[in-house]
Order: sequence, then structure tokens, then C-alpha cells
Amino acid sequence: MNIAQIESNLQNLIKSFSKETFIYDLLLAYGLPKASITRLQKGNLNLSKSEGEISWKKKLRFQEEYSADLHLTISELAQSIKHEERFVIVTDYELFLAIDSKTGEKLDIELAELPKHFDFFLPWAGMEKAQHRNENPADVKAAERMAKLFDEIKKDNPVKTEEDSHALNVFLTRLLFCFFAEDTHIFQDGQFTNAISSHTAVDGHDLRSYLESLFEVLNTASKGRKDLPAYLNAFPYVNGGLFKDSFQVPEFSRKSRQLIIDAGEMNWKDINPDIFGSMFQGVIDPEKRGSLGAHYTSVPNIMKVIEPLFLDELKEELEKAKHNPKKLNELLYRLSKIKIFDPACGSGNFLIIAYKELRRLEIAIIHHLQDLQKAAAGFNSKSEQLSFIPKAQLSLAASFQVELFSRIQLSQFFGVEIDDFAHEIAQLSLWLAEHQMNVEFYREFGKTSPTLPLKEAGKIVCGNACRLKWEKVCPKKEGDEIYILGNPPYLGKKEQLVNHKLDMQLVFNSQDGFKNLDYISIWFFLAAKYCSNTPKCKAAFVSTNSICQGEQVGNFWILIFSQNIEIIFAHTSFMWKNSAKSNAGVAVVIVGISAKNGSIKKIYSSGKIIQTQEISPYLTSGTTTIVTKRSRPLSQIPEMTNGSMANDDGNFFIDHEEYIQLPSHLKVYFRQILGARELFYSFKRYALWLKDEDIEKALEIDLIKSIVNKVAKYRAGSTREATRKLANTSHLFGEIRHKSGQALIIPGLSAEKRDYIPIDFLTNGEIVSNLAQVIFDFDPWLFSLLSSRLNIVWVRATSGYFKKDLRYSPVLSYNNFPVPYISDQRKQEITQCVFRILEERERHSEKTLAQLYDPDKMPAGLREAHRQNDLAIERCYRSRPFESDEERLEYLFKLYEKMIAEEKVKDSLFEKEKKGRKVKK
DNA sequence: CATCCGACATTTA
DNA sequence: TAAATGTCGGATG
Repeated sequence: MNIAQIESNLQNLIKSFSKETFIYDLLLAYGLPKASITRLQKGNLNLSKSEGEISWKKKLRFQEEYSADLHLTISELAQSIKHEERFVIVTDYELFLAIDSKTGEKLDIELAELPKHFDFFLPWAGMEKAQHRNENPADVKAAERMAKLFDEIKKDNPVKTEEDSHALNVFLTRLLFCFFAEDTHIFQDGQFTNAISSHTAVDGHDLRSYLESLFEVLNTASKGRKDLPAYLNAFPYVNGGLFKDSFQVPEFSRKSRQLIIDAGEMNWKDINPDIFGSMFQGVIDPEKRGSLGAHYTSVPNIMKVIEPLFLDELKEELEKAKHNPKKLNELLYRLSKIKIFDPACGSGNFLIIAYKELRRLEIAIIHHLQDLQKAAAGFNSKSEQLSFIPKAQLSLAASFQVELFSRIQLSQFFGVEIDDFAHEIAQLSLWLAEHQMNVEFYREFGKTSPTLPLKEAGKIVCGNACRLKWEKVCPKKEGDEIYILGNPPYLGKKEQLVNHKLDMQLVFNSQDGFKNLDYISIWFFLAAKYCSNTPKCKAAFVSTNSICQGEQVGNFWILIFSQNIEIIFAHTSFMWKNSAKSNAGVAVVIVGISAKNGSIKKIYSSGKIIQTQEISPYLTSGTTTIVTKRSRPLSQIPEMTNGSMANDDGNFFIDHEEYIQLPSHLKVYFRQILGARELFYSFKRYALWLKDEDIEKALEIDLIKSIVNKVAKYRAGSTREATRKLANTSHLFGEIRHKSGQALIIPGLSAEKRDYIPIDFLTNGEIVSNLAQVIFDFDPWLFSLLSSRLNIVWVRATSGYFKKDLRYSPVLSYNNFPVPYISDQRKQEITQCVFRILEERERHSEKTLAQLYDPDKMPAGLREAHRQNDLAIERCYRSRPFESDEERLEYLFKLYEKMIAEEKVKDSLFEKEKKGRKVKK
């Protein structure tokens, strides 16, 4: 059941209204199951015994009320809820009251108005309001209304070509402007909607020609207008390019005409152009409709970008200049010259918020100038506080008049957007924002520049930012102050489609490892190019955190830094959220860059701000050492490999219960297998694992034959050639790295919050899956090393992550981990710590590793054992104990650099020696 | 041949 | 129903 259907159901319900069935019809209108409603009607689902009252568990509490005050009745009912009824409804079939017992929202309307408030009961249809929690209801409603209108128009006007689609987009944008205009005094109140309802036919046939002439009127200055009927001539000249070109207006039906009038009757005054645009875009694009505005950036997140990028600094300037009229004027001038550029602007929310913030700052500056002038004139109530201001400044302030208009123009705002509709909306939203700020300006000063005719528009280009020349979109003159910002798309290497890959190829031009980079790296790269050697130009984007982690760091940041660029501020990983979608399942960072300038850098991390001279690509302070993949350990430690990958579509695996029930002659063909989950939660899982000598015999068994066949079929159907080849050996794992004997298992992924990476010994020949790493030939002290605080600190700094959870990788974290020389005696001491940790784990053998290593519940004994272990390990590094993780990391990086340097020396000596030998021969 | 990563996916509280 | 926390195997070097 979709929203449009529900609304029309409600309209029918009111049209063919019946007291007796009203409440049941209402439930039916929201798509609740007919069978349940019949049972409710018969009484066997109704939990209430009183006459005229209905109670349906978790759904509804309903009462007819004719005598008492309805408001009293409903508040009594709402306070005595017994069966978690979601909605309480009381009505005398004229007045209609409802309360949402979960959110506390109230509805108080005439029954006939019910269809207009259809959204109140959407939770019955499984559409939780939480989806748009904290969202301005006006935006949601407007977006939904427009979606309905859009669907209806498309029915009568099939979109065949790109031109059709563009014309429709332009039309909707213009319509939106008219709705907004007539509710915000740009037009007269209701002028647009009234004109349609009184001057066009009910069946909609002449609405098209009417709108065509109206749009022409809006594009014509009063001088050029001839022989117009008064109701058309009453519309003002809009200009600004919004109505400039003529595009085909669609045909209308009775229904679509009515939808326009209905939409016009909404209050468009409360629309937020910054958010609404994104919601609207989600509604219009059928592919994105499922994830309504899922990727738009919330205002708090936009502030996280613009404050450190330029706003904080401008505010500081204002604070410094507030008693100096000359400097205040200079600041006003500066604001009028700043350029803001969003090369992935969508419907423009970054630009709009930046615009509004600059306008507000301008208002504050003008206030200060006025205060100074009042103080100079000696009649300001604040004049006493201002008495310390030098006379010269005051007389300067008195010597000119502050002109009350805004110096900030939309033409200072630049954008690129690939989606035609979004780009139209961005343009429009900027105008709407301008008008809103004009209104705010008027409230402050009683004066403002008129909104109409619209001035020059924001410079939003529809195109692919990866291929456009950015300097053509946002021209750069010497000395220009330019801020590039936005939230470009993220696509990991696997998610990129052919077009994206081509973009990557064009931009990175076969740079080392560019195919591993996320799609967003294009924006950083082009921004770096734009900012390079341009001191007053800075850029900051919201980005997936993966570009600052793991393998991408090595390939990506070296490229950025090579353009004489540095990171000027950063927000470390936080989970992406906005009100349209509570969790997009991605952790993001915000990174600001500019040409090198030696300024103080800021790292924003979980509410704290760290000031530093240098920010590393890992978004930590102090070092730009980059750790790259390494195939063998740097230190004297044994080799670590990934576990064995089944590549079986789950067919090899059986759980513990299935294993128990296997006849014993089959059990021998299965082995216990562990990945991270099994390790943490003590699950037992088994997988088919045939030894060479068993293969022939085993393949005669039906059960095993059927498993192998399924795996073969799955592998043969793969898109990947290597996997299809594996179909020939479908009785085996796809990748086998198992060795017999003892093994040390290290989880491939471990929760962020843990203080230690829980690792374990395997002694019964269990198989380690590809979801964990394994070391086969090792001394026990290695357990201690990998369990140490030092190790997790290193891994946190250098490894990749999955959202915010640590990913353990042999080639990034382990092979690069610097370990000093450790004497045999030390190793023996350390081994004692291993036994102690194992003993402490044994004391709580009923607990899983996940429970034992939950930092809030970690048993004191185990914690102490780890502390002792840390002390023992750290003594191998240096005699003085470490005081913080920062200190540990700094030490490890220094040691790493030293060992890398030594290795280089050794390698070059080795090379020389080799050459020398050749010469001798 | 080896392995990193996911504008995620699934379980848990 | 939000919060917690790791699957699985393709793409890439």
C-alpha cells in the first residue's frame, strides 16, 4: 500500500461515510489485514468490554463519545493505555481527535478533514514516522505531495527523451517557485493557486496554455506587457533566468489540476530549501524513491565542514574588528568576494547553508557598524561599555552611512551536479534561500533589497564533475578566496560501474594502484590540483573513512601530497546519519586540504579538538609516515597468512547440531572450522574437508556427492574466471592454506571498543577460514606480542577498518609491525605472561572471548594479566614505561622508520656485493 | 596466486 | 527497532 493509495482510500471513506463501519474502514484504508478487522468487528479481537469502545492490541483504542467533552475523554483514554495501543481515537463523527501514544502527537480536526491528515496514521501501514524524525513535517509533506503530482502528470505525459525529462524538471521547478512565492509575499497571498482555480477549466484541458502564458508573463518586465488580462498582469516580473527559456508545459487532467490546487493550498512558507531539495529529489527519481534522501547531508554535518573551512576564521575576524569601522567595512567587502564551490552539489544544501551563514555573518557586521555609529552619536545604551573605543574610530564610524543591503550575491556560489533535476532544484533553492535571508535582513534592519526581480542565479552546472574543468565552472583569479566543499559519492572498487571506472582512468591516468581507490578520491585529487599553489583556496569534503585507512592511504595520499598540499583539519570517523535514514551503514570522515602554509591544524575527534603542526593521512597528529603493503615481516617474526577460503556458497558448512547427527563414518570427512565469529562466540561449525587419500571413497557417498555438485554448479556460474576454474575441484576449498599442527588464530575483524585483540591457540587441527588470519610455526611468546597494547595501537593506526571495527591484515599491520631484538631470556619471561592470560581465561571458561574482552565487563584478573603482559612486552622496546597510546604510537613509528632505513642500507649493500661478485667472475 | 574491502548486512539486546 | 558487530567472495595487483 503506498501513500497515494492511502490518501485516496481516505477520500472515499469520507465520501461514502457510514457511522457503523467508519473505524473499520479507517483501518482497512491503511492496508491492515481484512481478516483481523473482521475478527475485531465480531468482537473476538476486541479487548475492551465497554459499549462503543474498541481496543486492538498495539494498534488502536477507539471510543464514540456524544455527551462528554471529547478532549477530556481522549486524555483519559490516552493515560490509561493497557495494551500498547498505538493510536487513541475519540469522535462524535463531527469532531475527530487522535493521539499517537508513541510520539505524543495530537490530531484535532473536523472528521471531513481526515484525508488531509492521512500521514498521522501511517505507522499502521508500517511507515514509521521515525523515518523522518526531526524532519520538518512541511518538507516531508511537500515532498510527498509533489511525488503524487509528478506521478499523475507522468501518466498523461510520457517521458520519452532527455529533452522531455528536462522540460518536466524545469516545469516542476517553476511550479515550486510559484507555490513558494504566493506564500511568502513574493506574489500576493494565494495568487497563483487562486488564478488557476478561477481561470482554468475543472477538467484541466486549458491549464497547459494558461501556464504557458503565465510563465511568459513572469518573464516579461511590465514595460513589455501588452493587452494582458488584469489577473495575469497582476503577476510581477520574476526574471533571474528562472522563466527565461520556454519549455513544453505538460498536459493536465482533472486529477492533476486538482493536485496542483491541493499542493498550492499547503503552507509553503515553512519549507527549508536546504533539506527539501534533497527529499524532493529522492521522491522524483524512481530509483532513489526507496531511499528518500538517504545521502543528503544534515545541517550539523554541513556545519562540521564549513566551520573549520572558513566560518570560524571569519567569525574570529569579526570579533577582532568589531570596534574598528574600517576593518568592519573591509570584512563586508571580503564577504562579497568569497567564492563557494560544491563540485557534487546535489540539490545544493551545502551551498545554501554556506550562503545563509555568510548572510548572517554580514548581518552581524552591519549591527556592529550601526552600534559604533550610535555610540559616536552618544545615544546608545551600550555607549558606556563602548567608552574605551578611541574617539578617532567613533568619528570615523559617524562619518559614513552603513547602507542597508546585502553585498553577498548568489553569483558567488558555484556547483556541479550530474543529475538534471537536482541541478535545477539547486538553482531554485538558492533563490528561495536568498528570499528567506532578505526577510531575515528586513526583520533586523527594516530595510532590504527586493527579492524581485530575481538577481543573477547561483552558477550551477549540470555535468560530470570528474570530467569538467573545474576552473571553467568556478573561475580562479589571482588572490581569490575560494572554498571548495561538499559530500561527493563514495564507491569502493567493487561498486564502481563502467562509467565510474572510466572516470577514474581519465583522472588518475594509470597512477599506481588507482583502481583500488574509492570513487571519491577523484574529488580530492581535482580539489588538490585546483588548490595547489593558490594560497587562499581551501577544500573540504565529507568522505568515506576508507581513504584514510589501510591500503588506500599509500596509493592515494602520496599523490595528493605530491602537489604541495597538506591536510588542514579533519573530523575522525563517525557513523553517517541523517534524519531520512538513521544509519546509512557507512563511517565517514571530513578532511580539509590546502596548499602548504604551516598553519596550526585541528583534528576533531569525539568531541575533542587536538591542535597540531601536521595531520597524517591516518588523521592522527604528528607524523606523515605512510605504511604500505609488505609481503614479508619487517621484523624477526614468523609468517602470517589468511585462513582458507571455501568459495562454496555455504554448501560445505554444517552447524554443530547437524554434525552431531552425522553417522560416524561421515564425520571423518568434516573438520571444525573457525572464523572471527566462531572464535569470539565459541560457535562450532564444521566444513567438508577431504584428505587426498579420502577423495575417491568420499565422492561415492550421496551426501558428499550432492554437496560437491552444488558447489560445482555455483562456481561454474561465477562471473570470475578464476572461480569458474575452481569448479573442477569442487570437492575442495577454493583456497587452501591449512597446515597441520598448532596454530595461532587472529580474528580478521574485531570490535572497535576492545582494548586488546583477542587471539587464541588452536591445538586440534581446526581449519581457519578466510575470516581470520593464522600463524602456523610460532613460539608461544608471539601470542603475548600480538595480544599486547602496543600491537593494537599499531593496528589501529595502520590497518583498514570495516566501518569502525579493526581489520587485521597480514600485509599492512603484521608485516610492518616493528619488533626490536628480544633475547631468549626475555622471551621466556614473556611466555610466563602467556600462561597467566590463558589461566585467567580458563577461570571464566563459561564465557566467550567476546564477553571476556568486552571492555566494560572484562574480568579484573584477566585485565591485570594483560597489564603485566604489556609491561613485559614494552620492556623489550624501552626501559621507561609508556604513558599513553600516543607515546606508544610515536615510538613505534620512529622504530618503524629506523628499521625501514636500516633495511634499505642492507639491501643496497647486498646489491653492491652481488654486483661485486659478478665482476669477480 | 593472494588479499582488501564494502553510502553493508545481519544479529543482538 | 536501534545498536552492535562481523559474512563472503569479487576485483585487483
